[in-house]
Amino acid sequence: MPRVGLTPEQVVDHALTLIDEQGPDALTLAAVAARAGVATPSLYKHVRGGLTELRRLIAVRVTEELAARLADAAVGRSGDAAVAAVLRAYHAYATEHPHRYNALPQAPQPDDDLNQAAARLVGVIVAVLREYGLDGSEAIHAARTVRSLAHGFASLRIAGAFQLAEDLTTTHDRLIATLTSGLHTWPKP
Amino acid sequence: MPRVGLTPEQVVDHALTLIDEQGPDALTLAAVAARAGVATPSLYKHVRGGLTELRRLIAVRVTEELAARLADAAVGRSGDAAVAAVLRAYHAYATEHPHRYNALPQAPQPDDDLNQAAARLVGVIVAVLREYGLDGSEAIHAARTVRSLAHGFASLRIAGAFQLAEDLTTTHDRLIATLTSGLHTWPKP
DNA sequence: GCCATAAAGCTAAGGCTAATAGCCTTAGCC
DNA sequence: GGCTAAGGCTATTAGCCTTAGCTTTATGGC
Repeated sequence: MPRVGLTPEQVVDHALTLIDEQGPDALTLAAVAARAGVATPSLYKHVRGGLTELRRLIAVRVTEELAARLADAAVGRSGDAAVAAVLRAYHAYATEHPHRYNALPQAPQPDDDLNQAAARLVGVIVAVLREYGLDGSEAIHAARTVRSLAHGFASLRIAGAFQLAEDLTTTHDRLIATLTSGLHTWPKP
Repeated sequence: MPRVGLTPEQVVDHALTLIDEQGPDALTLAAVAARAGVATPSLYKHVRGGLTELRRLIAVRVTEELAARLADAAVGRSGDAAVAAVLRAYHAYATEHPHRYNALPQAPQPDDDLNQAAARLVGVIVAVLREYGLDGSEAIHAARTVRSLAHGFASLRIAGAFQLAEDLTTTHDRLIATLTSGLHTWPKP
């Protein structure tokens, strides 16, 4: 039995390509093991908690990827342009990797790792909101609003919930305009 | 073997209470069958497509329930108050039945039944938007925006994505204000 | 250079699931 | 009274996760 030299990161890599190709429901330890060239139980040597732990690791990885994309999009921009760029980057990621994005809610309850990755993502949004004069608690409320809009649109779009003929790019443009407009008139308490 | 007299609707009923109590992952034909007092394969007599079909029926039912709640909330109100009421009703439903709401994305690709239920839901939103001078394609874009915001917030909240201490009711208030403000300044093309 | 030990692989087995096939009984209609 | 169809059942297959326990490999200390 030649040693494959597997790492948890590589297991997640295999899992992600599997998800990209066949969707989150195709994520089975058997399939991941086959891809890694290893028997199914051997995976437990690297991913102790089995399938649940693997899903957790996937969620962390995807959240990190997404946060990085948002950060890239925000750099060098400000104000409405920055918000627009972040939202477009969010949507671009979800569109490029729909299955991967859909795998996100399959994670177990959030833990420290996931919260940390999510914090990075929120950090990007909060930074962009600073130019609207939003900070402290109000920035958190605003960031939650931004996240809700971004996630909701991506999620519904991937699920095929937008069935009518209207152009989705136009919807996204309007949605961004609505958001920036709302941010400008943010109800300062 | 006394005949139980099961109907597809009753099967969905059992499935929904099961989901409410133990979450969408606990939805197995075995568990539903036990609850219905019947052997697992017997369910196929009522729900031909097995688990996939059952999930489809659940999605339709939940979407119908949600649409009805939104319609109830909208009646007798207009303008910003109507939008606010619809969003609050949406969130209230998701909060009351988090597992049920979470079961929604488990549905297979949308079909006619589900589209029809979704159309009712969208119809309520479009009706409310009419008072903002929005109709035709622009109303569709706006309705998609409203849906994205409502779904995104509910979905992230249920998933436990909002970890910080800030009050979620305040977030929801701000979110609604942002939306109505954005709808007033909707970019007429 | 050798040996002990821990890591990383394996097989086997248990228990769960969906789904299909085929049989039996009941209910209702002609 | 008898036929048909619907609604039950058991048995079976195939696939999955997970644990237990064994074997091999690689590595670090002497």
